Amino acid sequence: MNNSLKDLRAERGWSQAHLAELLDVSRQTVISIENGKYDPSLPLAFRIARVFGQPIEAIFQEDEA
Amino acid sequence: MNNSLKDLRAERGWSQAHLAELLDVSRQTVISIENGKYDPSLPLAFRIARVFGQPIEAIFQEDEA
DNA sequence: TTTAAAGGTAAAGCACGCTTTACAAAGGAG
DNA sequence: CTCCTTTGTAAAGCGTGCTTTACCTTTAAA
Repeated sequence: MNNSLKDLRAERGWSQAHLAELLDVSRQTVISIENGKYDPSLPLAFRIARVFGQPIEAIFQEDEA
Repeated sequence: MNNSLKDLRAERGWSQAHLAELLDVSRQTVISIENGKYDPSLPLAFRIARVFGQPIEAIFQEDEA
């Protein structure tokens, strides 16, 4: 799974720490998701979508075959 | 997280075993998600959405406050 | 030059997502 | 009644999602 978290966050001028607060997760979690270490849980994906005002499918993309 | 998996599956007349095959997961996984034992991973949520031809947000709903 | 903010890595620990195997109960078909 | 399908539970095992703490590097401001 790819995601555009880093871009969306940059567009808004938010730090990783600030985004982590908005999402109610640790800064480590934001770093790990942005850098593709793992995918968020579904509930967290919903919070991310809400924070950025976009559908989940607009932020996360399945790896192409 | 609530989901309408059971209804969507019933509408199509599929067994849990058949849906599990379509999603490439075990039958146990389908049962557990339908019965709310846990939420699917994000990649699996994408496959579920694709199988039913609906956006993730149409199938899964965050618990209301 | 010192300080602070921002991004990153590492490692240990816990809970959850998913697997496999096995067993059980209910309903319909023969 | 017997057989098969469907749904469900239980339990053990593995990898991942997320946490906390600690430390490092780069950049910019005082």
